[in-house]
Amino acid sequence: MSVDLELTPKTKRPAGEPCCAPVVYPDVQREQAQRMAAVAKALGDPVRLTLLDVLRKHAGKVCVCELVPLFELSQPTISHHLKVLRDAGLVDSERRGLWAYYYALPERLEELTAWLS
Amino acid sequence: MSVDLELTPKTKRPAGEPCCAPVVYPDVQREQAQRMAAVAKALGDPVRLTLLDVLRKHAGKVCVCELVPLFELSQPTISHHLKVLRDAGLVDSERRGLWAYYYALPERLEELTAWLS
DNA sequence: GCTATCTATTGACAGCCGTCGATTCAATCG
DNA sequence: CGATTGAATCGACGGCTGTCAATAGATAGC
Repeated sequence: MSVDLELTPKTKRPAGEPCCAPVVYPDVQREQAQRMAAVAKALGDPVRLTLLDVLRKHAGKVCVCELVPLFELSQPTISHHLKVLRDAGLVDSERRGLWAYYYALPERLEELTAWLS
Repeated sequence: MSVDLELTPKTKRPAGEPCCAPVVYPDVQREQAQRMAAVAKALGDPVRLTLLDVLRKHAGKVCVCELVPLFELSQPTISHHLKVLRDAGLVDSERRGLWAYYYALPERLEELTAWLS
């Protein structure tokens, strides 16, 4: 992910001439940016980030009934955030009887993590 | 950042009893989650992520007039995204005459990067 | 079957977000 | 000064987001 940018010295240009040659960001990079931004967006709420933190740290499957009391939020709101995380591919869930157990899917974080590092 | 969660086997509880002891997420971790979520939120748009990518890769200060043509978006929109990145502490800018030069501030990514790794 | 329990879904609502056109502000050139 | 240019701000608009109360589905126990 890199772009050629000419750092030409800037002088006021004589009316009409474009500022600089249009630099194109290739499609591949655009798609990668979209994927990573989607992951970042899912992490862009403290509740979801904390939920994922708990699931990652726990290294097992955690019942929703243990996640809800971590926050002073209604159960539907937690359910909504878990759905956002699942839609982003960051977690998945499994039903056992009445209970739903969530667990982290670490792979989906890799691309963003690599880009950040 | 870690939480004690009892993974007690779930049985339907006999009416009235709470599901599980309320687990508290300490304030320190809450603030950390807020900081990291704010950074993630700023990265949660493909345009902003690409802008930061260009600034990070370029390792110098880049004129706004070179950033605008990277996207098929209006100049005010790019200016808005740059402001979001600056408000999040991810970039800063410097004016030289008519031009504004932006550059990345890598430090602000560190906490989130460490948490992801 | 009936009731209680856990989770997901729905509907509603306020507030935020991404985008643009128009405008403003600052600085440079003539 | 007056005209031009680069960038930021403003105002507006549709769409998305986070939240809750209410409800619905599914399952377990009686």
